[in-house]
Amino acid sequence: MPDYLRVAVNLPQVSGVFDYHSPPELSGRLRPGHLVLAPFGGRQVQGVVLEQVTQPEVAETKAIDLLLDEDPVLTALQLQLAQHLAESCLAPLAACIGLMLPPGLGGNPEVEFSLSEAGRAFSGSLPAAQQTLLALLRRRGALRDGQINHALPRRNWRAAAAALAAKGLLTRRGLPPKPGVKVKTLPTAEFAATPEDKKTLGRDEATRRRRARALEVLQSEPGPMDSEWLLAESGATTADLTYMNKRGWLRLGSRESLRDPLADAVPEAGLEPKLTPKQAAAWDVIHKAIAASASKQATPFLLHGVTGSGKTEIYLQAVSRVLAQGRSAIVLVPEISLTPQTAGRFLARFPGQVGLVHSQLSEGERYDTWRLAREGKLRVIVGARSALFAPLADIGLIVVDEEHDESYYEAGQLPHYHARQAAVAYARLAGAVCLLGSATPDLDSYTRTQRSSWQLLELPERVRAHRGAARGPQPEEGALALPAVEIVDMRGELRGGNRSIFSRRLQAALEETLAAGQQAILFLNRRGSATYVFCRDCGHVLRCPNCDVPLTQHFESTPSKRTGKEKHEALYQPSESRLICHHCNYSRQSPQACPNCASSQIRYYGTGTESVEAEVSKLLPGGRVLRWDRSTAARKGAHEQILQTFSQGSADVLVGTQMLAKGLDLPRVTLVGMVLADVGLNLPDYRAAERSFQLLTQVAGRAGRSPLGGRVVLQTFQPEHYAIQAAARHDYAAFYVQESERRRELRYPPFSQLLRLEYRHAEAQKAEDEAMALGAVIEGWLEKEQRSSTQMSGPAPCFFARRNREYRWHILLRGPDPASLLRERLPAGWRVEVNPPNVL
DNA sequence: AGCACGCCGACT
DNA sequence: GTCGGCGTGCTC
Repeated sequence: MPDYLRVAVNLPQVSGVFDYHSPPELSGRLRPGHLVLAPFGGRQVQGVVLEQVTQPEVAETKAIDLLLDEDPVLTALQLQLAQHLAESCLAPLAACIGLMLPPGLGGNPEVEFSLSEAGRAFSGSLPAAQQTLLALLRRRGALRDGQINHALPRRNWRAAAAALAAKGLLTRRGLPPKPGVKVKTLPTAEFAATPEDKKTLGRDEATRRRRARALEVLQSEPGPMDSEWLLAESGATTADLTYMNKRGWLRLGSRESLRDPLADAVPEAGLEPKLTPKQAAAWDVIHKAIAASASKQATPFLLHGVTGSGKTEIYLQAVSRVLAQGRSAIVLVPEISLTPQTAGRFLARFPGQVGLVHSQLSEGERYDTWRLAREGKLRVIVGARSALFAPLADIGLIVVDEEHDESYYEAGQLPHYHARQAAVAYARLAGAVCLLGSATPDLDSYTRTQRSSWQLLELPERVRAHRGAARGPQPEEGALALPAVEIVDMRGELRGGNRSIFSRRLQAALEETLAAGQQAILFLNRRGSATYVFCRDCGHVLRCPNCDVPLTQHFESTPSKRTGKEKHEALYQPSESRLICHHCNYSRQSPQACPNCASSQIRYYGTGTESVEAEVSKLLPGGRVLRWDRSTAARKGAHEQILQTFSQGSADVLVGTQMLAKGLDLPRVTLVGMVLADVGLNLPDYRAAERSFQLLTQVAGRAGRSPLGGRVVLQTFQPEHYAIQAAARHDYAAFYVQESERRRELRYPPFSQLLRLEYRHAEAQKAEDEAMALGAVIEGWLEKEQRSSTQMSGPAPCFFARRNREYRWHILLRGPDPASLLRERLPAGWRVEVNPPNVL
């Protein structure tokens, strides 16, 4: 009696699981987590064994072809996590398993095509495409699909291959994946002997000097060193090394490439910095939870600490404690903050035990990390989102730093999961302590500390970190104060006759800062500018009467001859445009006058953002201005270069966008100017206020990271807005109270579940038709199942209505459990997101 | 994802 | 009349 196995086929788009039986040679050997090759449809694919089943779901099962790796590629806990993700994200299980497979194992197996006997002998006539393929295979023999792609570029040869196969002229064979990605090695050199006679080192003086120098460098090393290093240090050439190797003065070798440059560094034993009293209080709770975690499941901790309050030190000590228990740890950080400094702190504290996972790793390096983690040789994984899926055994701690960061959400490919939520779920499955940290926690996380069992730990004070980093006299010792924030009401500037994008206050502050030899940052929020309509006299923003999101300006397009200038203010009066709601598709004409104060100064606002740099230069003729945005930072490595230039003091003013909010540590910055704080506030999104608050608070935190102190000037047309007020006072609690009240009223997360359905199509009409059709279907379901507490908004065009040449429409569902409405009947071709962090 | 089966326009 | 376009549907 064969054993039956349930297999998740490793094709991300295939939902569902399939039952196979094991072939005699594998009988009894297949376990959950094993990676296998199995027949599927007409071909062979990889799959992961989920479980053994006694009764297959279908009468006829096929046999598994091959076991690809004796060791399971997924731990039992990973399988559980994948299952959890699939259910909670409404995503195919295979896609969730795919997250955890290393590259090189995740790909499709290659297929080899060859002509059959009949194919080689065939002499009749065929369609052109089949003829071409037949001729190719005759000429070159059996070919892999990659080779055929290369020989017949941009040709639809697969259909022809299928036709030939159907006629019996061609045979196909799946090739097992390559036996693992090769482990990368680096050449090394080691000192062996001193030449008896210096003369034998080389013919001419220069060569002798080079070679002697290389030996000198090697001799001072205790063991082998990387050849690359040696060459750089000594000025020798590879030819020199080969020569000296032959003479027996040094030994060439190689070592496994490890990504940890500090693997052999001496640990800073006993040098764990002393904690401040506030840190110690938080640490007391955390280390007790870690100590007890073997027997008692801890609830997640939310470490709410202002920028610079020393959260990283607590993470480090927690990791250290968990390692001492013999368990392992995962530390998630936003991709952008995985800088050498952050990584370095972990690498230095736990040398040889840390694996880094980030987007710049090559496939081979990624595979190395995965392999070492599975073998238990790495005990700490530090990395972005996907680091959560490293195959560590016995996980005792999962840290999510900057847990509010939106890069934790995967919006691109399936599954659309949130790494923070996945981390919480994984920690629960693993019996691990989950530690989330942020200066501006996600409203959802904070709410859980208030209304459910999560524990809030506060670090309200900054740790002084930059003594001596700044020039000039330094204030007294003590905790660093957060910078003072001045709100400038731009309505008043306009009335006062100042039409510049800089208020008089900001102009003066810039001049003072530069005069004092200090640095300034100017922050501008580009996302969604020039789309909302507001009154320049009273600041009133037009909102949807149904959804309370800002209405967005759309011009009645008369596409003829106005190309390039369609959106230019001068060509259009407000009356020519309509305002629409991107949640429910409500639309109205643009008003001539402000409904609040009857002013006629109501229109959209578009700061020519590139002009900020020019404006600064005009204002401060001697100032050196550096721009940091997508266009100047497009090149690889440009981020670091720009930052380095700036932090070295080679520029006075840094002008930049969102990127500035991410954990930068620029001690000499004493002024932060926010050109227009309300832009992000008026995006048609339920989390617009929250995101703005986080952004403004984080950017303000860039100022005053040294004893020189700092000030923040925040320009806005809506100075009363609670998000702006709270950000200006660094007052998270006040923001939380107001924002959660609003979310509750409007029934947005965390007070309901939000489900978003998005449809894309190259033709505008098709996209709209499909959206309308599904809208009607869902309406029917809601009515039939009497889901009166589930509410549908839309269909409506998305805020970014056209992306990648495709038109986008969406439908929003809010309710206690909208996912259950869709679970067994996901609409084909639609992208489904459960509680996405934005609905733009 | 592939690859089938299945119905409508331009060609030997 | 066929070849072949890509619209749904299945793969244990």
